[in-house]
Amino acid sequence: MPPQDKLQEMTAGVSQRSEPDRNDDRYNPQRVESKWFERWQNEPNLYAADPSGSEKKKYYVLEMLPYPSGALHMGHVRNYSIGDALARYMWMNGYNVLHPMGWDSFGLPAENAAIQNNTPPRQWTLGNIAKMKAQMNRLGFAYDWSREVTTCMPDYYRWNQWFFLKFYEKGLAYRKNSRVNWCPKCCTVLANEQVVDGRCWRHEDTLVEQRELEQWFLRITKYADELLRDLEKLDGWPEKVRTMQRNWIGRSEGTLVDFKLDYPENSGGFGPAGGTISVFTTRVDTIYGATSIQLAPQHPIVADLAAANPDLRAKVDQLIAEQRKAKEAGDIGEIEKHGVPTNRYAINPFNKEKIPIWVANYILMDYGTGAIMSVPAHDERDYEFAKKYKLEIRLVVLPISNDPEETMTEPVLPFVAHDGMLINSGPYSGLDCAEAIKKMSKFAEENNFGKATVTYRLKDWGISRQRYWGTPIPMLYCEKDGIVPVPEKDLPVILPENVDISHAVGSPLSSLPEFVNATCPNCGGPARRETDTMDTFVDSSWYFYRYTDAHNDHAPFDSKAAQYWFPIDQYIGGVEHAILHLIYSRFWTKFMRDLGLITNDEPVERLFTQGMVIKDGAKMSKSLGNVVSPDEMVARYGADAARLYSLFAAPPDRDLDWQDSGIAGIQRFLGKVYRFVTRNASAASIASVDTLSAASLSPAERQIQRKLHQTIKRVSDDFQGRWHFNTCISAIMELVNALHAYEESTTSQAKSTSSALLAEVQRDLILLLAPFAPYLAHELWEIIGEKGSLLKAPWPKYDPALAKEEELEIPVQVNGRLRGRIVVPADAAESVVLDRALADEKVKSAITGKQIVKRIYVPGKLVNIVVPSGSVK
RNA sequence: GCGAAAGUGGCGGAAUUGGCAGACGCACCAGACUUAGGAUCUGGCGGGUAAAACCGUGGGGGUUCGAGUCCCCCCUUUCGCACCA
Repeated sequence: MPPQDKLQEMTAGVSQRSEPDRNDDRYNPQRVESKWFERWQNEPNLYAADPSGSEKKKYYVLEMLPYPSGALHMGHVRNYSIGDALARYMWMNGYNVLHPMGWDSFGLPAENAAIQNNTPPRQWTLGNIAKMKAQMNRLGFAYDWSREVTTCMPDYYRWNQWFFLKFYEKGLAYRKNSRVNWCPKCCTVLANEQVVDGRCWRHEDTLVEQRELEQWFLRITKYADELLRDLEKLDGWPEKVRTMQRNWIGRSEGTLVDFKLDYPENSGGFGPAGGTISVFTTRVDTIYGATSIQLAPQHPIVADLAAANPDLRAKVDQLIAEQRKAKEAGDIGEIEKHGVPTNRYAINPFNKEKIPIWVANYILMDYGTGAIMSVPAHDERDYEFAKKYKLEIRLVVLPISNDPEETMTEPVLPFVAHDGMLINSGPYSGLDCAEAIKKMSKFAEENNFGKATVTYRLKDWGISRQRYWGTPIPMLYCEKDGIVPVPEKDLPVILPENVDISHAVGSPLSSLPEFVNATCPNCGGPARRETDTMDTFVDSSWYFYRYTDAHNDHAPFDSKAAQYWFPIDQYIGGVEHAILHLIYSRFWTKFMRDLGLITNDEPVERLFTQGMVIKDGAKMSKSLGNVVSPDEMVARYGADAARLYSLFAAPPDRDLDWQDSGIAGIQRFLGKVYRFVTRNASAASIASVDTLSAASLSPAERQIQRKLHQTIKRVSDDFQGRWHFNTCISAIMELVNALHAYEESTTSQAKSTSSALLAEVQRDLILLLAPFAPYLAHELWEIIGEKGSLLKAPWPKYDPALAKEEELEIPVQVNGRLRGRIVVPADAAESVVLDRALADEKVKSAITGKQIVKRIYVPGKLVNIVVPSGSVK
């Protein structure tokens, strides 16, 4: 520290309160961090990636972009600390790193804030972005801001509109009147993915209602099969996320079978004349055991029947209410099955049998066809239902077992196994289930009453939102020409400003005549503009492509740039986006590939889902009052300490229990490093590192060198493999502790090799610390007199020869119990080690007078002497 | 109900392949330097004992020379799915 600064700090200390002069080597994070902060601020392109096409190997590391709420929380800090450490590590390993950041800046909170504070959403949002960007910079995150993406800006959302037109062109965007999820708090529609246990994803206390609305949909179901199939390729993704997506897509192979309606005399008819009920089943092999048809209460045929029958209407309404209750109940479990007979019948096309049609509360209209054939003997739900209403239960499959006793005996009902043999099934009796399914599906298809088919749980993505702060959907409604897309050349459809959203009923944009009234590009006549905006998940479905070419104003991005950078090598974010964001992103990628924009099938090579930050056993939240503010942590302990602690306190994939005392410990550690390096800086800077050879070192020095190389290995291995940064950091702490002990024990003699060694160790220590604590690392880099930039300085090399122990301490067990320790050369022969072990006093006394049954030596690990048991006691 | 992950000192966590349980850090205790300590340094720190022995990784069994780690049964927590035909 220059003397002037020293003096300043001394006087400052005295005049304030009690900052004593002999603590002037204390690490002052505020001073050091603000110094580097200033420098970095003056170098806006410090972290800019090399242009795409660079010779260097590329590495694209990405953290999920935040919603600009106005302040970072600890979850962000943790997320970005992981990504930043990785980006810096890859830089130091010579990669061309792309590490961008942006803002998912459309969405409801801006509208609520606008109403509350009387601030326009745009102003509120941009103000928040500025605040959060400053926070990120203060934390020292190395982002390439030249590629910043802000989704609420026209230069971004015009490409949302462009993509929408492409979807429309390809027949993958369509409009339909449908029953939609409506959140009364958001006052807008929710996608299926945004409904959790019958409640709004952002309002856990609010039940979602059903409404009939005209909506725009994107045909994600066209890619259902590929989205499912390609999950197999994503072996860099957590299995948990893949399972969740697999469940969400919900592929199910089965058969559609049409049952003819049986018209009773004088019934007045029901359903379409000559009509049928189509059912979906995965077990067509059990169709001879079908003893009723069960319809969803919302089924059109039920509506028909109920229209003429008020009594039935009331009962069906009751079933609908029960069904809704079950959905809302979430984890409370299944409700009791209820049903109502319609007193109508349908004909089983296989055996021509007449079976009753019921309406049941356990049949869902939005899965399959909303109708099933009920086979009580071979389905648990059907069994329960049939028992309750005394419907016939007919066994048509018998178990086949290796045990002859069991084979062909009557099974316990319901018998749902797939590996049985058919009975009571006409010409199909005697077949096994799998074969029967094939033959029966074929028969149905040949006779025009059914076919093999695949059903998905995944539904098309409803993207219309009746909100203001979003991307306008670029569509027009002309009286003459109907639905007309806005021509590409007219994009973007600009979201108007100065819109009074506080009293809006329905879509706020619909109250703006100057927005609504437009001209039809086809006929030149008057047209009405679409006033709904897009779901904000559209924005985040492709934003990471925009980073590759963020300022392109004639395409969403340049294909070559995307081809260079994609797929994303490492994506890091919360598991809460496992379905919504990550499935939409995969869908968008596949669509862009089919457009010819990109060549990759999947956007993300490796996905990492970090754990939550919790405090006092609960997720941080304002209502619980356990929120830790990053600003406060930075002010008290510094950015390095906050970052380091968020990596140290737990492995990154697990939840992190925040403890203020823990971060204080990290600050102590950083101070220790700082003091060590400042004390030894001058000695280190004069020594030549090249003169160092293991042979010239004293045992104590060799030990330090060994520890250094072991630490380099541990930290490097973790970056390459399992990402347990908590153990990386503890390894660095061990190294520092060892250095400290070494320093204490070293006398002033042999200074020259000592300082040469110190030069090497300090340099490498600083490099090891650089990805985690960039401020301190840069400061120390300067202090030891290094001239070049630390940012991309080469990562230290691990030398196995230098890391190798020369002597080992081997624990000696007798019958698996630790009795002594011996020190042997690392390459000692087994016989030598065993002799030494048997000569150990404690071992001797444990085995005196006993016969040695067995001697075990695990090289380098331990010795175990086995003597007859019992005699040891 | 089904599936997955987890359960280790007072606390966060370590033990990467079946081989010294508790690394590293926090908290705590004692000491040193101090007018002072929320600075720094040294030592201690699972239970138990004077010291040993011994006990100890959710519980119970098993395999093994040896088990936190493998196998079987059970308990608890978290997450995901849940009338999906």
